[in-house]
Amino acid sequence: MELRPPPKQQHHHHRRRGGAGEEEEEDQAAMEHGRLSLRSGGGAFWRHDDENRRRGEIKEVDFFLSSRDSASRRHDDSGGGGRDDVNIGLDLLTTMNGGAAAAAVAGEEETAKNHRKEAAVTTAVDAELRRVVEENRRLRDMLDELTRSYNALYHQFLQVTQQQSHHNHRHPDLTTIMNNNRSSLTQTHRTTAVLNPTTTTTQQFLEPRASSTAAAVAASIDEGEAAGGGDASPNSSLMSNAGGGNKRRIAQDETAAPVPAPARENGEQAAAELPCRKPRVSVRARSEAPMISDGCQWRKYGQKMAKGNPCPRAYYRCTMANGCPVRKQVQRCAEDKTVLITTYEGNHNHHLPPAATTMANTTSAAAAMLLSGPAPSRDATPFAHPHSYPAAAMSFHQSFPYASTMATLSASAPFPTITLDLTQSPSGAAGLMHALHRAAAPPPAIHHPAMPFAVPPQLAAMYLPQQRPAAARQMPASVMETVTAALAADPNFTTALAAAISSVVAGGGAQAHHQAMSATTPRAGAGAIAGDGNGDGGNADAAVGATAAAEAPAASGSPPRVATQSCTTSTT
DNA sequence: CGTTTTTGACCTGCGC
DNA sequence: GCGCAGGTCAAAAACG
Ligand SMILES: [Zn+2]
Repeated sequence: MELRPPPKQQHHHHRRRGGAGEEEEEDQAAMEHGRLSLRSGGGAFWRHDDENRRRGEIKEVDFFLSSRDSASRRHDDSGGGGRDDVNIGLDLLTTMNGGAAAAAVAGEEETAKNHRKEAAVTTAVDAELRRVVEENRRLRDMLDELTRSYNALYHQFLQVTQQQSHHNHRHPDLTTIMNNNRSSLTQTHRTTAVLNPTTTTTQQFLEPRASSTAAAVAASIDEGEAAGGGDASPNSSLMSNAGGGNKRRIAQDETAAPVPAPARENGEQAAAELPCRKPRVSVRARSEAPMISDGCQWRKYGQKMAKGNPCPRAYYRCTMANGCPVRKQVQRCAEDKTVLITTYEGNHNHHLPPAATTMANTTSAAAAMLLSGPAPSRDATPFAHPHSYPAAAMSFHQSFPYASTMATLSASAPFPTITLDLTQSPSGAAGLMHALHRAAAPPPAIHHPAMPFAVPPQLAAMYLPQQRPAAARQMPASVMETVTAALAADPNFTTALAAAISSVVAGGGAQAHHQAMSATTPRAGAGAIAGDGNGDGGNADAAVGATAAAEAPAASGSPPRVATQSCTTSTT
């Protein structure tokens, strides 16, 4: 009974590791998973350039043309039949080398002069090029570095904020919280612990752990310490609580996820006692593609027909690392099939590309907001202003001041869920409406209420990685086009994000992506968010480790980026 | 041949 | 206890 969407396309899309496929695929892969090179806009280029440069000058050209006929290109390189500018350049260089002597010897002729001039020019150009490339590279590095620092700082900030909020609420809420499984204390400790080690991959920070018991708390702490040593902070995975058999799952986890034994045991117990729900972060984006490319590798492990939606929901799990607990669900919005809803759950236990990391951070912020929310209650609490948010929310806001975010706490969702809506129109009003809408909507889970069709120009463009690339691939009309396509295809939305952030920092205007955000928490009297430890670990993940990449804003620049606002991240 | 996808079976939680 | 719905597992099939 399940409908199944054209599988092949999907696959092509997101994975393709082996890679030796057809040209198209390769290209696509390259573009898409950025792991190869095109990582976010600019960076990618440069990087590419460098590489190219290393091999030979022509690469630039390659790069640009890469999407389409690599074959012909190769031909040129090797054959040397017709030469193009680049080749000429090479010749000149050659000339230069040998030419210098010749010129010296002959010491005459205009030709010689010309040669020299040319040589000189070439040299100059070459040098210039080199310099530029170098600079680009440096810039890129800086950007990376910046992004990292930013992430680290951001996390710290977030955590501090959270702690503060907890402190504030501690007396009054503690009991409640504890009861709810959300021990703020635990969280606090844990975060702290985790913080220290902060490495580049910070994603996991806020995983609230479900610990209703002291043991759980201890466990979490232990884990934090243990994790601290490592780089990637392997969190234990927490899988899901809900669905399928715990027993099975636990066993599996043990094998799959290398988790500190002690922590795990405790975690299991805790988990057993109370199944918690892990927070989730869902992203709504317009895309015809079956799945948005987010830079991670996913393996589909299930598909189901969701209840009030004609479209099937697909379940994926991260395969970038062996025991990575991150999962995601992909489903099309019932109201508007052009909208793809991707929901992430869990934290990656491995390093992510910078872009992904950034995204993870963003999501984390969202999750933090969600988690730190005041006793979630009732149905919908749209947060229109930062003031109404919990500390985390505040921080989120601060982080993305321009984002028109909003949070809604809803009782209907089974899991605490925060939604980043990239389909929203920039107008805050729309977002608000949306949020309210959402809140009102009774239905289950992650879903979306009726969505405003206001089209967000830029965003729309952003999230269509797959389709675009295909088109671009087939006919790369111009460099720009190709580039655009590449960008569009580039999954590393993160990079774009980073770029946006950095630009903001620098005072540049990034595009304005407005996103609407809404959060839903299970009312359950309390955010039950805490961790679940899934079978084993006990850690709850905050949802957010997930990475998703949307297309970068940069993308293409197609739309007029207005500047009104800057950065927002869309993230996935 | 190793991976990933497909898909029906299973499991768990929840409401009645 | 039953049926439903959301999730996951895992054997078989499809890919590359
Ligand atoms: Zn992962």
